[in-house]
Amino acid sequence: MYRIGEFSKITSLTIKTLRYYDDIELLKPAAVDEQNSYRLYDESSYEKALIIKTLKDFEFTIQEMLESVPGIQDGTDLAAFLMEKHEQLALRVASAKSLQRQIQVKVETLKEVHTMKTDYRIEIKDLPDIQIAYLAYKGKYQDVGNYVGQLFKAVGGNATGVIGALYFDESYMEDGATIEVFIPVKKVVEKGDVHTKVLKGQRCLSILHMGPYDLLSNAYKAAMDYMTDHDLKGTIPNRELYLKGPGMLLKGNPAKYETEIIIPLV
Amino acid sequence: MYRIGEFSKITSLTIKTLRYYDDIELLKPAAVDEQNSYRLYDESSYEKALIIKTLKDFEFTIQEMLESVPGIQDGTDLAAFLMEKHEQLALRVASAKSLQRQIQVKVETLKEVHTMKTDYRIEIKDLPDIQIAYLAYKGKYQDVGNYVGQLFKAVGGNATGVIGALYFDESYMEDGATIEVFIPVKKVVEKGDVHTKVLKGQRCLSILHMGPYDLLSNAYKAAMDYMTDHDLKGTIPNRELYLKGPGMLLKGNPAKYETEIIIPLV
DNA sequence: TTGCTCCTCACGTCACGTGAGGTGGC
DNA sequence: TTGCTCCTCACGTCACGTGAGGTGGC
Repeated sequence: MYRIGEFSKITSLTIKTLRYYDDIELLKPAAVDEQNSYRLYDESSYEKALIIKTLKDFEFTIQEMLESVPGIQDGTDLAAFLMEKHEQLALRVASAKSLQRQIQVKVETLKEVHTMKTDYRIEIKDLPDIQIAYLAYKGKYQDVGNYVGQLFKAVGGNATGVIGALYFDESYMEDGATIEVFIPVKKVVEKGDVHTKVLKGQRCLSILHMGPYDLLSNAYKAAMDYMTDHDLKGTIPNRELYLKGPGMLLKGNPAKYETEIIIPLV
Repeated sequence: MYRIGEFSKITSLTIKTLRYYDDIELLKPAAVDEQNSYRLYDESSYEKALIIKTLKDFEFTIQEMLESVPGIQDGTDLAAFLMEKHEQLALRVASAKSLQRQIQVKVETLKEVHTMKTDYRIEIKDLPDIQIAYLAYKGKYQDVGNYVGQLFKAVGGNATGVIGALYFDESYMEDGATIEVFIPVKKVVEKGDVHTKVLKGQRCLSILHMGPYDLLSNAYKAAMDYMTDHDLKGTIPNRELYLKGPGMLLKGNPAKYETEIIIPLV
């Protein structure tokens, strides 16, 4: 039997870490001295600790270890979990590279930003009822693109306008926003998560944004300033219509994107 | 002036985030209503918030923002900080890929593990005094390799043995361990952080480990078991001698590495 | 007895999110 | 007045590290 200090040295896990793993029941000592509460570890603790140390070195989270460790009986089990982490790491690589690419794009647009007009055309329109096929989800604003393909597939040749999205939240949310991606259709479409309904016509404020999506907030600000100046009050859900946007395969030039924002007025 | 809810919408920062940024003085509102303590933001808050939102999207930490935001006056300033993050992301990519490679190596050795003997030769030796050139650092055990080149350069042709390391901590530490990388020398070397001293001879336990470094803990366990069985007590600093290890350019086959662990006895 | 090794709290970290409970102005 | 928008605590998160204060056995 090893006391915690000895066990720490042979497993390369700190004493604090071992006590923590005891707490969360990831690695219990084989016994606890009744006199002085010393933790006592044995050979089987050692085998388990080596596995845990390996997983920890490869940045498994505690939750992942709690889930995987009990199922690891031999080297092939361990290897299987390691290969899963290997795949996760591929995602990590991809997302870091994606951020790098976005930075490059942003840096390019920063160079051109002097030529960018933040001059918006704002109109008040009475919109008619329109029939739309829509797909609801909860998530991030930027995820709209992920649902577009699904929606297109469901409506087939029935589309009569461009893709848009409805935003239902009173306030801005990082995540978990309630969103419906939609497209106007000439007849009812019901397929999987895609349903059809009528968007009621209403008096609305409309503003046209030309340029990349990360500058959309400028348009929202212009709309809000306009409403304050003209004593108007907006409500939800507001719409975005993607008049010109990225294609299915290629992104094109974000500087040429056109987006119409429509805010219903009370 | 915008109230926090409006400002949240036009900046795409949640209300909670804005309150937090106020707290930590990253983004103070332009004014606070004396009656009801409402935060009020203005145009200049908006400019600053857009910058902060951009940095946040690219995963700048709060500390990085606190440091960079006050210095960002125009697009070129922002672009410069973004390019710095771009480089950081390259490191992130590299470290994820490195982990992937290590996993592959580990999975390979797991396949061969059945043929691996954990049969150790243990000896008690009376070691003589030796003169060593050494380089002290505080950090991780695995960082030894980073200092080897520096040490080699300093000693030139005066080396009379293999590289080793001295470990001074009573207990295992993840980080901040006190370590000296050393090599025996025939004459005094004093160059930069490299100094010379005499390692006092002493009665020691010696154990030879053959195989990759991540299995070294097996050897430590064998040593500790042996000491327990023979009523011996080890002390610090213990030594590792890298009899056969990776080269400067290529790692070679870790299965063939040979490491001697030397633990002084009290 | 002193020193050693261990013990159990309690708090801090990072960047907010999630409530709870409450207040001013239309 | 009710509902709206805002306010300030206080707690939780992740995986431990950093003390503080204290105990049994050589």
